[in-house]
Amino acid sequence: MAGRKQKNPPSLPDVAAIADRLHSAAIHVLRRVRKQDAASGEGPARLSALSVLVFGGPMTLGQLAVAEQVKPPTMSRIVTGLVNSRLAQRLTDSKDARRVRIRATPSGERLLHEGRRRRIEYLGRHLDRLTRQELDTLDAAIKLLERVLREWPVEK
Amino acid sequence: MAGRKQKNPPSLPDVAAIADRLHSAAIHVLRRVRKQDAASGEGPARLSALSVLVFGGPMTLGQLAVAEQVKPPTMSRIVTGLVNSRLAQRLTDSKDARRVRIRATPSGERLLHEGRRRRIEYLGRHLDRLTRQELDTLDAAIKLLERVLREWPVEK
DNA sequence: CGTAATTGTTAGTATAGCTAACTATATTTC
DNA sequence: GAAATATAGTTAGCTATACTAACAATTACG
Repeated sequence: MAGRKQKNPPSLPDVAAIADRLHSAAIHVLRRVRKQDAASGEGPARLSALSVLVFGGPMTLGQLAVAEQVKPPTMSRIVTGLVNSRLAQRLTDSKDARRVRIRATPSGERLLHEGRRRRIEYLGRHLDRLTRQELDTLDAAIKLLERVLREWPVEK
Repeated sequence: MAGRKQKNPPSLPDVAAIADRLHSAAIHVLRRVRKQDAASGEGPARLSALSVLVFGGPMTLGQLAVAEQVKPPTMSRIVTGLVNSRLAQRLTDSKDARRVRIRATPSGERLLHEGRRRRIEYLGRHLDRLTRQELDTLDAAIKLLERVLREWPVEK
């Protein structure tokens, strides 16, 4: 009985109300998951940057800053933290000595995958109260969000 | 064509994969919206606490800390910030002098509602690329998440 | 070649999280 | 009823994450 047909019915989802509730739901989902991530011993900004490195491959500090929607000085400090924890390395670019390429170390990849597994297990443990049909609805909604996000211009 | 019937089909949403994508979608939605909130001049922790005060009514500092899943010293500082900005007030409890009741000021309510309007408009502007049917699916999925969150024990 | 632009880092500030230690009040126990 | 204990907040001090401004180094360009 998810978003079936219904003539126009009790739901009547106007965009603003949905936007508001989506925002709230996103906040609360992340708040719950956050504590799981703390188990890794690294803060959220570092984990997020590390994730970009692991899934996107090595890249310059500037690219990493853009990916994380953060200013270069902020990313510089995040990277310093990762390097101090031996989770990433700074490499010089042979073509352009101004650039600093950042790469996740094997240890960084391991830590990220473990954290990801923990997080997914935790979140999944709560999602599996949902029926198969409900999961289908959730899956469809996430696909929609992914599409909206893809088309969403990243204004600076 | 959201989460209709389909025998078992291309989607095959296993819980772990959905959990992972939900997490990612939540992160990216909030990252986009974050900049809108910055326009208010107050940080996210203050806005969030203020929101609890406005929608939940006056409450003690401890209750507010629990609601925000934050330790009392942290909430104490957040409240100090709100008070300095004239967005909230500390009131003494007549029954128990240890307690400090916190209340949003009219100015605080105004600021919150304006920010909320901005955020909803912004997010809504991107959501309205979706068809009516897709909005129904999103609405249904958010309802599911709200239910899961309600039943989700708040482990400390 | 000398000036511009680009890329990162350093310095300084603010917010937001924590634990530990403290104050002030209530409650319980003897 | 006084002493011990428990509860509610605050203060102090640490860390992480964000920002802008100012700087250094390097590259690109006129």
